[in-house]
Amino acid sequence: MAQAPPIDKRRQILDAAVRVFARQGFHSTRVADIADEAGVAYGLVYHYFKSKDEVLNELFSERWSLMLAAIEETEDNGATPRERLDTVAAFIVDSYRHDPELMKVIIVEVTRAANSFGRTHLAEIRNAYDLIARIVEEGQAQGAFRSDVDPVFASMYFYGAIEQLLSGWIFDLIPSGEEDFERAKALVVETICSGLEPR
Amino acid sequence: MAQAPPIDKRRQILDAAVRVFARQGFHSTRVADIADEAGVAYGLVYHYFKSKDEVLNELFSERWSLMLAAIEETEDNGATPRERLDTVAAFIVDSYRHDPELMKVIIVEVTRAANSFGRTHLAEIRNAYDLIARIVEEGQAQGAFRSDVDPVFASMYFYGAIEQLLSGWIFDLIPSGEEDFERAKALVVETICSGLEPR
DNA sequence: CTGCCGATTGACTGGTCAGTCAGCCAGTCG
DNA sequence: CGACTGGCTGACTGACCAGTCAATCGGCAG
Repeated sequence: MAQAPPIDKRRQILDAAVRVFARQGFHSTRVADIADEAGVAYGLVYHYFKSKDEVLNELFSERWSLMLAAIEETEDNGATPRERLDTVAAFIVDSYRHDPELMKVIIVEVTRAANSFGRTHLAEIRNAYDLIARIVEEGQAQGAFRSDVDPVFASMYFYGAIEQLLSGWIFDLIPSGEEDFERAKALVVETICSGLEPR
Repeated sequence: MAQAPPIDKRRQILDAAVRVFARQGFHSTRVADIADEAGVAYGLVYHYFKSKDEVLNELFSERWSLMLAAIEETEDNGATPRERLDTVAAFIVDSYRHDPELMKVIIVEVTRAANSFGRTHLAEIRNAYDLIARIVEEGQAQGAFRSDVDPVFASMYFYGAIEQLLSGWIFDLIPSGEEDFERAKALVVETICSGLEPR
């Protein structure tokens, strides 16, 4: 029957997992739910993944490494620290806009679930904070940012502030229209940078 | 044997639960672990609580209501908006300093676990954001804060920034000495308020 | 056509717990 | 002293599910 493109079942399972995890949360998702959602047999999940955990790990790492790459890339173009923070904020917000379910899963089940999966990925997560801290440091070296703020602290609350906004969207605490995304992006960066700039 | 003060077993169970939840996380804590830690029989947990969930709910609500009260209290004394935000930040940071394990449990298992317990307590959590938003509004009305920032957005990232700092302490991403707590408190408020003040 | 192999299937199992419950014991009252 | 009460005990059960595995399928090479 020439079902020409042999659909990538592995991908199909990952995509289904995002939807189910986003809907029910990781813990109350049965492997059977993933298989059903993917329209695939139960056992096939274990053909492609060692365990239910590995499915989530894969989802997280796939996306997180993209973010790390995006932050690192800002080092090369001669952007100012503030522009670079802008890029970082934009990347995160756009990630959400582009695939809210995936970001919900990553934030709710990994990034903010430091006791379970967060533990496993602490190194990767920390990596992001460090990259952001380096941007702040650069700003301080250039005199664009006040230097009495510990760069790691600053990176923590810069990232924390953005993630909290995503949480707000995820759980409908704040409005999430196109304009809201844009306004939020600009606002966080502006507020925090204003706070970081010398008086 | 006059074991005079009939030790409050209920309290004993709650306190034990905090320790165990903090150590292992809610999901990998068995009710038996709580009972053991409390030095109490398994069944007694069910004598005082309807379910394992209810233990966590109780812990959260006990503490969260204190925080809500603390925020509300700042309305009465004639403090400036900035001083009030200072008080809020201080309350949260001091809560952590005073009982890190309890705050870890609350943040990790409830506040940031929006898919499971966070869901249940969304209203209470939202309550806190609203109270903070009201402080920002007041600041805007007085002209102390720029008014082109949505107060709810501002409250989200104010709270998010602080919570991220706590997470940093909880998971040893940033140093946590006495001075660090004090510096952090001052810094977040200052940074964010600077960002909120008119240029 | 046959044999081979990886993809795919889904029934089944082993282990894990949350929550139940039948009863014990210490104190108290009549 | 005997009956009663309620905090307290912990063995037991029913449900649930992650992960296993033996069997089937489908395409392709010989």
